[in-house]
Amino acid sequence: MPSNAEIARKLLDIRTLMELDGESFHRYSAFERAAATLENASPVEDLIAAGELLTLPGVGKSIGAAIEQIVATGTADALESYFARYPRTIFEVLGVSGIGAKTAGMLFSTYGVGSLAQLEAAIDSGALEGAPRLGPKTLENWKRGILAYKGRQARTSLPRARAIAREAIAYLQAGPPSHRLLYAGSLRRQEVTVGDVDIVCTSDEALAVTAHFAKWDRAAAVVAEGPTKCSIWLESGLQIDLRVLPDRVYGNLLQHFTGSREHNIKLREHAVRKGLRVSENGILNLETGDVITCVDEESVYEALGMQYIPPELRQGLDEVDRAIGRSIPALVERGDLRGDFHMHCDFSDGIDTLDAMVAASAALGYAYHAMSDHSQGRGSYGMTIERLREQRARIALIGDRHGIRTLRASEVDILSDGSLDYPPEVLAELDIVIGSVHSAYNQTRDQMTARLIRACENPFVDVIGHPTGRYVGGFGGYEFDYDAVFAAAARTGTALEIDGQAARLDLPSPLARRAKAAGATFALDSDAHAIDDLEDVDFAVGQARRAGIEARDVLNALPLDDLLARIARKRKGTA
DNA sequence: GCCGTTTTCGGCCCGACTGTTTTCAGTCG
Repeated sequence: MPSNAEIARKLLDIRTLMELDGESFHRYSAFERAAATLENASPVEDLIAAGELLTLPGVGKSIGAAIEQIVATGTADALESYFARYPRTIFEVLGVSGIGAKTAGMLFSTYGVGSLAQLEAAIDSGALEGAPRLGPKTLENWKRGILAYKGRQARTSLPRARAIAREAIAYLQAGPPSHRLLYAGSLRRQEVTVGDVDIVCTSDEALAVTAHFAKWDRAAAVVAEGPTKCSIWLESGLQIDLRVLPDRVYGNLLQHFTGSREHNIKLREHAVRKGLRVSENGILNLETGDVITCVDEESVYEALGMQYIPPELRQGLDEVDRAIGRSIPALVERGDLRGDFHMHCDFSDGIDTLDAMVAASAALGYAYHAMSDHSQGRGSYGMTIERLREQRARIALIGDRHGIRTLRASEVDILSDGSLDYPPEVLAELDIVIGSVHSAYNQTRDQMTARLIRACENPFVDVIGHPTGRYVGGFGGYEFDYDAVFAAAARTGTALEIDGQAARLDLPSPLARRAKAAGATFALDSDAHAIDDLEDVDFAVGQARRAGIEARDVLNALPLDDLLARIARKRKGTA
């Protein structure tokens, strides 16, 4: 079963080939919009089963049929008919920065260039010299683009992108005077991975700022440099776009460059209906010619007659309509969290000591945290029952020395039949239990569904850890009936974890959104294996916000007494 | 191709930068 991302990829391929083939802008753009929608939507498989596919914005009869074809056969008629006329390697040519559909179409029809190798050969042989609109600078840029394409890396993880953005901002702060500096784009929206880094800046000396940025020694190449913007490539191939405008339009600028593209299109379509034109330069009243400039983002949304939309929700789904109807939820914030349930120390596979993890958790201002090392089935690093009891004694010794309550816990394996890796009498010694799947990923969908439901029904299981098992950019997760398990979690009062490890980010936000609709609750955890990882809970909060989750949906936003009472209720079967 | 609080037809977000041009098409975000 292809994932949403794989289906979206194919829709984008169709879109690209349509443009190459001379289709009209609005026809191929429809595929682009549908692809973007899929990225943040529930799994297509579930949507089809529920008859909800055509409720997705931008998915009508034609694209809906193409999606169903891709799900059933792995491809679509439209795609195959294009591949009969264009080589699949033409996407390599289109991947070169500076070459778009018009140029790639011309290169193929006029020069027979349909692959990266053919493009290189054509440039080197001089075959392209003298072609209309192809000067020496363009060919030089293409050569550079080919090198970049070959060395290009996959999308960048959130923590890495954030670190690079902070580094760039620090460099800019040391340069010509600026007022505001903030990263925007997919990083600010907390997308799971980041394609490029966008930084917005306000300054009265924009030209000096962009020039300063172009001279950064980490810039391997300057892709574009003008009076208000500058784009560079790092050695890794990561692109950083900087935009500089006056302070009075900071709100407009930040809104524009936070995107997403689809969100901005929906926002601007709404504005056009009200006679307004929205851009990074302000909001133009088309009738009077007046321009409204906004010093903050809140004013932008207010000027358009809608509620403020937090960056994480700007996905181009239904958020603009909800903001007009004033039904944007108050999203959970990091400050709402009173504890972290999921962390490891050197009693299992963590790096730091128990004492160090307790102190570091206390330093983050939590009222409580759970020390949840692995259960015995994790082989060499899992805790035997004796070791678990030793840890429990150690926790008692530490006591409340650091001003934080350490809950006795474990991340207990959910075995292949849905039972747990410790017997009930051992589980009863713990304050809180996370049940996680760490084995037998290749069970059938029905087996895995039954396994997870049985775990939810276990009175000792309070949280299902990293519920899908997916790895960002890698393993897609074991297969199970999401809706059935979410319903079981809601019915039994078992929280679903949103794991903040950058490699996991699990539940994925589209699924978390679906789980919330089913009435489930959530645990936002770091899954830290070292002191420094405790801050990864930020990413769990980000994913939760992308799913529209509020503080009242979150187990570790409860005061300690309420939390313990709730755990006790589930154990007594009165949840 | 999609969509609807003027519409089932006729629209569809907005602007910066580049290279090659004598005014703009193509690319990008």
